Formats: sequence, C-alpha cells, structure tokens
Amino acid sequence: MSEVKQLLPPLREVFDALLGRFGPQHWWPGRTRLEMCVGAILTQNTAWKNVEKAIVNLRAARALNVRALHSADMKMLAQWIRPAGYFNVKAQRLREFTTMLVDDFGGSLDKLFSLPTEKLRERLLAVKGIGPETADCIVLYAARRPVFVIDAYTRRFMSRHDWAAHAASYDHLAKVFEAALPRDETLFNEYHALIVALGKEFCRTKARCDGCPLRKFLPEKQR
DNA sequence: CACCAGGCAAGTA
DNA sequence: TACTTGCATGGT
Repeated sequence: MSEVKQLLPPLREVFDALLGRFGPQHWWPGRTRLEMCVGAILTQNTAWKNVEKAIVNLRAARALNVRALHSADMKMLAQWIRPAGYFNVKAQRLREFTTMLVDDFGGSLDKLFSLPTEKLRERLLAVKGIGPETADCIVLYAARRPVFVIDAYTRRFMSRHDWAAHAASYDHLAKVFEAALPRDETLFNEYHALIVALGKEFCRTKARCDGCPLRKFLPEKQR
C-alpha cells in the first residue's frame, strides 16, 4: 500500500506543461455523440485501436444509430463489435443503454442530455454496464459537461508521481482535480486527453522517465 | 510464449 | 466492506 508522499503540484501548471509538450488532443475520438457513447462502452478495459475496428463494423452495417442498435439481433451485434473484446458482455451493455434511451427518452440523446449534470450522471450509472468512468466519459465528451474523468491512465499518472495513492477511490481522485481546477468543460476535456497522451509514452514503468514533461514537478532526487 | 489494454458486475467471506 | 473472478480480442 503506497502512501502519498509528495505535495500535489499546481494542477493548472501541470496541465500547461502537458499542453506545451503534446498540444491539443481534440478528444473524444468520435464523429457523433452517439458514437462517443458507444466508444465509451466499447473501450472498457480495451485498447482504443480495437474499438475503432468495432466502430467501423457498426458503421458498415448501418447500425450506428439508436434504433438499429436497439433492434439488432444480439448475435449480429456481438459479431460487429467482436474486435473490441468481451463482445457478448458489451453487446448486452449497448442494448441496456439503448433500451434506457428508447424507453425513457423516446430514443433521443437530446432529451437524455437535457438533464442537469448530476441527474444525467445518475441516470447513466443506473444502466447495467455503465460504471463511473464510462458515465463520466459520456457526460464530459458527449454531453460536454464539466466532470473530470478518472481512468487507468489518470490513476497511474497520479500514483506514479506519488500525488495520490494508487488505491484511492474514483470519487476521491475526481475530487482532487475538480477542487484544484476551474469547473471548465473544455479544460477537463483536454486535461484527460493529455493524461492519456502522456501515459502512452511515460508513467508506465519506473524507467522511461527521460524526457517526461512533468519531471520538473518532482523533487530533485526523483527526477 | 506471456502480458497488457481509456471497466464492470457478480460472487464470496 | 473488501477481495476475487469472468469476460475476449488484438498488439507487443
């Protein structure tokens, strides 16, 4: 069990350093809001590259809309999303999501997204197969509301620099960011995307810290 | 070959 | 509440 040993640096300055190094990321990678929702579910514990293949399949099958997703045969749906892994589970999760949309919002993302942020988040969390990260990805990237997304990259980014315990809860980590930053959707959007950009290159192991743009925020001996 | 990747729910104690 | 396990493909 690792303890938090380091003082939290100004998270705004950390953001500036990441932006300076990696540039704007233009997330979420998705053409439409529905596609972002689908991607958020499909990328659960799965490499994004594999999700892209699944999205391509759905588009080719003309299934990238609420009605088609909702009425598609489950075997077919599972086959389309097969490259994203856990395809039976995820087919069911997509179905749960579209069922909520159809039954409670007339199949309209607009109506779902007209809920106030907290209600929207609660409504998403009530869907079986949508947990805190998936819900927040949808709330932030598809509905464009200022909630901070915590994912495996964020967790690693924080624990690797000893800015938070690796075992810290989702809500705690989200609170750390939301307390230290202005509640700005554009900022939260870009910040999470930048943490992922960083994580693909650094923070994976103790080594590979050479050239990390965040070294200046660590004490001398740890750099 | 093993290990990992932008989680979540269900089961057990 | 706190662990553990199943789900599954594709890249390294």
